[in-house]
Amino acid sequence: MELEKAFDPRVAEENHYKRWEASGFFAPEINENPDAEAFSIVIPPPNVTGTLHMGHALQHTLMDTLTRWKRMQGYKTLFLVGVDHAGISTQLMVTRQLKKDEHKTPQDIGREAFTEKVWEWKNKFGGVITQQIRKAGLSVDWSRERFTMEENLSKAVREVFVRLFEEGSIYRGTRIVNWCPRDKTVLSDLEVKEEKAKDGKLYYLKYPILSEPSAIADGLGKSSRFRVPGSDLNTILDLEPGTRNSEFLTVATTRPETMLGDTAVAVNPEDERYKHLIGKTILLPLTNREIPIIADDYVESEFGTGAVKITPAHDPNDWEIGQRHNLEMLVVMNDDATMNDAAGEDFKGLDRYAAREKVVGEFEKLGLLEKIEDYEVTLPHCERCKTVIEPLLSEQWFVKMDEMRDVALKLMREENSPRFFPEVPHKKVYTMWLENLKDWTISRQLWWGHQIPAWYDAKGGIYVARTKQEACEQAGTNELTQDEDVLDTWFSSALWPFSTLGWTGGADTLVRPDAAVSESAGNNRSEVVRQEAASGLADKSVRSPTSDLNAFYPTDVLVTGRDIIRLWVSRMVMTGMKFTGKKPFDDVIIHGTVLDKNGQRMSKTKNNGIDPLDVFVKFGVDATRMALAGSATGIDFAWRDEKVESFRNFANKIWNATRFCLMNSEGGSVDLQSLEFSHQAASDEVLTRNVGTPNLADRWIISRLNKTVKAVNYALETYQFHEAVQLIYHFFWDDFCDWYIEFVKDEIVNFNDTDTDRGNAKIGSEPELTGKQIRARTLILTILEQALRMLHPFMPFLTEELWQKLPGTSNDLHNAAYKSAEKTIMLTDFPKANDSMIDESAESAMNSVTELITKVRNIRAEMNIKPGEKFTIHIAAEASVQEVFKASEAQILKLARAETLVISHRLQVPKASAKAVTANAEIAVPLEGLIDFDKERGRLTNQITKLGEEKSRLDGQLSNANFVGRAPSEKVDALRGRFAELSAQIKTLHGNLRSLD
RNA sequence: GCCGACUUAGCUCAGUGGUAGAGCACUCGCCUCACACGCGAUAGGCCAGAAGUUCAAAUCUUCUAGUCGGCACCA
Repeated sequence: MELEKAFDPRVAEENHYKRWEASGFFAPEINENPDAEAFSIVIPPPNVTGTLHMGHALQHTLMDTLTRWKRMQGYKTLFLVGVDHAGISTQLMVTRQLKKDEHKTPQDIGREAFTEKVWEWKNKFGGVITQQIRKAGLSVDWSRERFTMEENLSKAVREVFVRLFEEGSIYRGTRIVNWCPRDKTVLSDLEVKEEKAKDGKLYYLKYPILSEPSAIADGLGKSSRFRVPGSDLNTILDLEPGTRNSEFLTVATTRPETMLGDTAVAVNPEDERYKHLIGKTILLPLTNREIPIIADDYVESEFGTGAVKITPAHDPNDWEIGQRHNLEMLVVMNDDATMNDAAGEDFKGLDRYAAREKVVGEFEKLGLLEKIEDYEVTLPHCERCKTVIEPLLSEQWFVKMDEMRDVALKLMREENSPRFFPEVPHKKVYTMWLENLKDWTISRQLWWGHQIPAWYDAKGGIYVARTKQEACEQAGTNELTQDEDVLDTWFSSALWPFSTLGWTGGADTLVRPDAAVSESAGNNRSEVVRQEAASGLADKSVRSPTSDLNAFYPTDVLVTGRDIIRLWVSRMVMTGMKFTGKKPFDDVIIHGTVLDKNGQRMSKTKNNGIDPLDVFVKFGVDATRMALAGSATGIDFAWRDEKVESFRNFANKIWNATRFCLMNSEGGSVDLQSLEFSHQAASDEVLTRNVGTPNLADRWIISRLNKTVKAVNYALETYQFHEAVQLIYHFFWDDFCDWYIEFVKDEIVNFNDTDTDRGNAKIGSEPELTGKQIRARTLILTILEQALRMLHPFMPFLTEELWQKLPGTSNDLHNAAYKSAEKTIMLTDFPKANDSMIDESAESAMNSVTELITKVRNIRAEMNIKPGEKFTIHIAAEASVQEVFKASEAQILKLARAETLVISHRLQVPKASAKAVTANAEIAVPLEGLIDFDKERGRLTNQITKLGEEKSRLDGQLSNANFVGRAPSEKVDALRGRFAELSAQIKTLHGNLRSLD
């Protein structure tokens, strides 16, 4: 079999995905083992209208790697995929398109038509991201694909809403909310991003104080006080100049336009400057309203003037003060941030910024503008459209989070769950956020989303129900209108791990809602199984949504970015505990952010994003996945094309190593038995069913393989993907390709075959293969096959492409759970380490040999000996080491490009020789006529210096009585051993140096 | 302001108490019959700075500086 000379990723990428999917390899049902443990991951649902970016590619790679690894280990595996309806961004996108195509606004066409348009849009473009997920090779179960707006998930949303409402956790109330004047919707705190304003100013406004409070006796904050006749600004401004100063109270504000809605001025009760003013009245300029001066601890005397204008309808802190003092709440803005009628004739209709200028101008005209200072201020912005948020008094739906929050905190405190990887700093961020959690604003003034299941009758009565019919029954009338608003997208996302698995809160619910919290501790699978059996759902042939819930919930691990720990992770924990009684996942892997090559965040505005699809085309999916998994440590990292390139090269290396093995595979085939000679077998041929004794290299590579397998499994268990990648990379490239293949090459290649057209040799045209050759070919194919399996979770396409071509592969190699599936590497058994195959003596012997070869190559390179020039190598070593070199003579000669090997106890070579030392041998290469004595002196001196530095360091340590006395004795012994070795080597090198004179 | 992370070879990053590692780039030699997306051999680091703990510190503690995040923001 002949492979192309270079690996073309496109071929492999096109060859396998369809078959994998069509054969049901991705579905958990492929697992035939009724007792198989489950492993499940739910994808963080990407936005339905979105496209794949590097962050997705990274987290998808990690999830798929884990899934494929677990699947190969025989777990009944579900990787659940789906998309999110993404309320705001989708609505924005469709609105923009509507404007472009038809020059219409959503209001022009109405709610129903608009929603219809969004669905059309979703059906048209919603598949983009799922296509990209296929392209990336994710082994997700497409038969269970979910969408947050589909019927079952919507049902779950309504169920949760109704239950929370019924227990009083969801309420409708009037609060100061984050209002986006452009999207005209409320936003949760998490959808607001604080940014520094470019030219923030602090305006100092002078408010006149009425000497005679008119009409105010008590009852601060009653609306009757507005517009009191008889006191107007001009009267006050006309006062004697000398008395004027004491008649004003100056307040500082960054938003002067809100003064039109002021209903009080507050000072600190302890502030000596203002104590006497408390209870007096201010005549509010531009409005001629009278407002009280009140005392509140909230005011900090040191800041600004120590007096604060209070606008309860336009500032959250002012709102609270307003509540405490029973102040009037005067809304002076419309929902598009223009001023409304209440702002007065002169201002109504003005945009907030125009109103600001006008207010400041008017104050200046009146001589009431004390000063304007530059002031650094951070302003809230809409995360989506970047518009400055206006805090606005508004009636919305809220969820009380206290109870759910406490359950989540308890779970973290008592069980350290969910467990974050890395734990620092995410556990703390998660915990602190929960501790300071406020009520969640869940209504949104959008049309795209889950419409709030609340209905109103003509009198304003509220009926919350699962269906309109239910609501009508409650109300006793059919004349109900549903709440116009929809729910925050994250409300449905919060239910994702169980709503996607079939939870709708009906009688088939995992646990009764009332028992949910108290049963939180019992979170293990055996219990699930028991419940499943009890409820008659154990029959695997029945695939009902509920059996999915029983089989796969809780999920095992969540992989996500740190930006949605609070937005999403915490809410899944809270709703999961509340409605299923179980935590939704055990572990949470927080991956880093992919930055551009300059360490900057990728963003659309900076246009520095890197499209994963471009990288796929350029370097291949497998290489991209390796680069991503190889970088994932939870820390941000800068993107380097060079890194992917190096894994592209690695893919090609794998391709070519396989190509070599296939070119010489005649007579051999993958055979796991061939791995089973252990080091005992080396001295007992009867134990091996192979012809001949396993040689050093064979014992060595098997040992290396097992060590690698062990370390890779450990790395994946602890989610150290980069560690696993490094291990496999080095095993394959350094151990397998650079040493093992080179070592056994002569044995494997049938050199009698040189006349035939290589690779096209027909069966039977080769000379008879020896049993030794067949054994060697079988072993190298088997090692290769094991390496491909290890690589498969990371590089699915390449490994499948090659594995299918290996002789001897069949579904016999599958994990026991998949024996009847058609043959595929993705269902093979993931390698397990066998400690008895770890052979330290083979490894140390092999090290002696490779060190020897390297030293000789160094002599060749540094003495400028042409590659074609053969020479004799003299080696002096003790008897046991001599044996090792003798046994590997052929390989040493070949790899060091030498002609003869002279092995003895003492070097006997001419003066004109280049020399070197290894840990257990002396080397000399006679170079009569080729040696440059100065160069050789330099080489030897160099070696002496290097070893000497280490020796003196050790000397210092060993002569320190404290070290010798207190350090562990094995440590001291090891250092002494090394010291002796160095001393001997240096002595030898000095001798070599002298012999040159 | 508070909290946190990061600072290791030219670049991007591994490395949680015991002789500093990788990939890429660089230098030198090679088209050696799997692979030039390759092979071989070098070179290159007072592990940001300071102090401390320890027989021993890149690694633990504290402080400083720089970079980047998060949170909270007093009008």
